[in-house]
Amino acid sequence: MSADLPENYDPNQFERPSVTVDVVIFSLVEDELKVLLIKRLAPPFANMWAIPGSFVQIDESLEETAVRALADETGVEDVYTEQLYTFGKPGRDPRTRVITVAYFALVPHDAIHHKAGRDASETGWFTISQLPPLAFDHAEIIDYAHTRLRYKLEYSSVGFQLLPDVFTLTELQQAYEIILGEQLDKRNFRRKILAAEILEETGEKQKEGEGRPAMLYRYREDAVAEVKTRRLFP
Amino acid sequence: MSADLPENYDPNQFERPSVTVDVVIFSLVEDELKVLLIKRLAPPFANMWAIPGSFVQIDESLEETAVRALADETGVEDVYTEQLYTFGKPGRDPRTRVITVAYFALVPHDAIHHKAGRDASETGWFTISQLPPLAFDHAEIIDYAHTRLRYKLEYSSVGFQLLPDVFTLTELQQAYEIILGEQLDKRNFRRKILAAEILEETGEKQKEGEGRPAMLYRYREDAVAEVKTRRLFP
DNA sequence: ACAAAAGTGTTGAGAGTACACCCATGC
DNA sequence: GCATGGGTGTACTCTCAACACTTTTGT
Repeated sequence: MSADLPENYDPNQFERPSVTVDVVIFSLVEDELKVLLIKRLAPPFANMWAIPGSFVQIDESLEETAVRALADETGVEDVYTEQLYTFGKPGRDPRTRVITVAYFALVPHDAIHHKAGRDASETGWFTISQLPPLAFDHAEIIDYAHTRLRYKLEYSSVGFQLLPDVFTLTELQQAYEIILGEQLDKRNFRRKILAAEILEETGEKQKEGEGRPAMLYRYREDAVAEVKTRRLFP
Repeated sequence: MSADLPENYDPNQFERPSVTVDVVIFSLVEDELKVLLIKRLAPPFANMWAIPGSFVQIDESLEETAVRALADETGVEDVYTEQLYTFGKPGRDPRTRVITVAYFALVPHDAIHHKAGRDASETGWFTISQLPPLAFDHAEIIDYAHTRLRYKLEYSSVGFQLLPDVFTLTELQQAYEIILGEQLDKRNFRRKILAAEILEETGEKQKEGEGRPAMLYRYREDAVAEVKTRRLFP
């Protein structure tokens, strides 16, 4: 970073790009993995869908920009956000040079309350496998985010960020099945997740629903679950 | 990215940050993992060491900037580069708001030929565990890059990017031991790496050195070695 | 023939995977 | 008492990890 600013640096010597932070917001809605999109009103790409974002203010960190964009769209704070990748090909925005630092966020669906009428733009949740045509290179960004999410899910415990505070093991298993796109064995799933010691019992049981009420669990705040990776080399 | 450009967007409406790409250049030198640093001449941080970098030109992609910075310092093209993370806290450069997209590069030591006198700055290779005081937040960037390198080494085959075209299995094992900082079992190492089918024999044998000459291997260009990760959940 | 580095197999332990039945509750 | 979802154990397979001697070459 700026390691290399020339000796007599003149800020106007270089034409500066615009910098935005855009956030791919994931949530589990109606048993599907969905992303939040907003409808663009003005050209370019008018009436197309795009991921929410914002310009980086001059005195604001990237993380702060991401949190602000997220709160604007979902009304949620304190959710899991992670920097994803920075996209900067010239021409990705036809108006001017724009460099976008992409983040992704995992939001439990029950926490979301869209702020009504904060601006005119329409928002919607879209299933990851059935996205509408997207503005700019946003399809690429979402694809990248989805790959990263599946990947992280396998070796870390970010999946809990998509669930409410308390949940049953079956709900947890279903969340994993939705995101990974494969069925998991109930007994193996339970054995392994309990062995990881990242959950604690609430002592409560599920109140509603048919059949035997399920035990409710909570994610342990002090849990540090990173799997020892199987290495390519011994 | 720029999903959210306001309807009547005026490029001058927002104060734009400067954007640089800085590159953490790793190589194996004298049986140690080292990074290439350049000595700053002008303030701020005059006479301190920093990682090389450059401003992003207005019509140049981030990747192109990284490759250019790398070629300037090492004379090398066609090496492994990967985007690492984007650092953007206000105040990290005392002069102006600078956002830095950090890359890391893996360069085989035998490929490097520093361009003499391209500018006045002095360069040097530093062992990762014995770095001098660094300008800006470059210590943090290098630390981040080192973590990522160790991590990638365990589940992918990027390690080969630090070796010459042909190498012996013992040299390869030593490279891994240096970077991972632990001793590996020779028999297990060989069995597993050969089973991965990412190497091919050259048919040649090592010419110099004491003892029995070792078989020379080459990394298979068509090899795609990503390890199936051990998952947190079944 | 000896010094130096290359190369080669086996075994025991632990983790992963596949698989089917009993239990608690509401209606 | 039956329908519904919750909860539990075992056997087989495969991967991992630990470990020591023989082979090839140069001097």
